[in-house]
Amino acid sequence: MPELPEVETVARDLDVQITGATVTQITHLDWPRLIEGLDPAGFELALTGRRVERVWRRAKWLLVSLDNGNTLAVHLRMSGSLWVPGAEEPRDAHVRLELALADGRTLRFRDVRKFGRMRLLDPAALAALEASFGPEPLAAGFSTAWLQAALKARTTRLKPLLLDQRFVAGLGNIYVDEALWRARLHPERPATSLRPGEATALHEAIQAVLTAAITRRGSTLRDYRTGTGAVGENQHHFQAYGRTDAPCPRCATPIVRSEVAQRGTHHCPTCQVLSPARRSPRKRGNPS
DNA sequence: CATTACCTGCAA
DNA sequence: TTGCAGGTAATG
Repeated sequence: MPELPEVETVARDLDVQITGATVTQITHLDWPRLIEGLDPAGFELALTGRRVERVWRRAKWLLVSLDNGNTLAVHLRMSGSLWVPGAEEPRDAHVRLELALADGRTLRFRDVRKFGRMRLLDPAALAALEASFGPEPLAAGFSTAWLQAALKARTTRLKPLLLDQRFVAGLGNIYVDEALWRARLHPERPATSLRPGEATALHEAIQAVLTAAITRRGSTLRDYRTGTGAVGENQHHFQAYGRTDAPCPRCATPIVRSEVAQRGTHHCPTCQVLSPARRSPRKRGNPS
């Protein structure tokens, strides 16, 4: 579930809340397989006494920098959430892990589907993880010129390409559909077929869609919560994603749901055409 | 590129 | 009961 805007929201919240806090122990663990690379005892030993220096994000990874140079890396996958619960917020059946902090608070990881993962990274492993992703779409490296050139080099269709974290980091099913709708591009358009103006529109759309979603603290479909345990608000602003048969906000044509690259995909069949009308060779006069 | 697997819950 | 869900890794 969580895509870039959701993970970014959690990272910002947790950075404020737990920077400076010290981990004292694991107080709850009911799904040990969420810990990669260490057994639970080793994981607890590695965390105990560590002070949090900051919380940040790369792609869809939530990264907790520790005072010994290592990093606790958390991936929320489909249904994970990580937050600091209120004092008497009860622990429900889907809480998989809880870390106690020295000040009496806890950091709680809840994950209905058990796809989420955590691992401890030393600096080399962190560098390798960071290097495995494409550019951050809200950072300077993601320029219009870069996107234009990168699209030319790929033969894939837009939807699977934008979902590929090695191409651009952080987009997922929701925001790819939203960005393609905004840019008026069909999800199955071959990346190589984009004209310069279309690449520019896609660049603008990706940044606009992600920025707005962060401002609204992410999209809560079901499980996602911010780092303070609140729901996001962006789900009330979808233009295409999840709006099957609802009118396109631009042209009122019903939004179509299809399957592209094994993912549910939503687009407007009027605004987002697969074969855009090429500029007609003649200046005036439409055939009809 | 497609399929399957990993899991659970919910709506049709 | 079946199909579908924000993600990704492994396997033909």
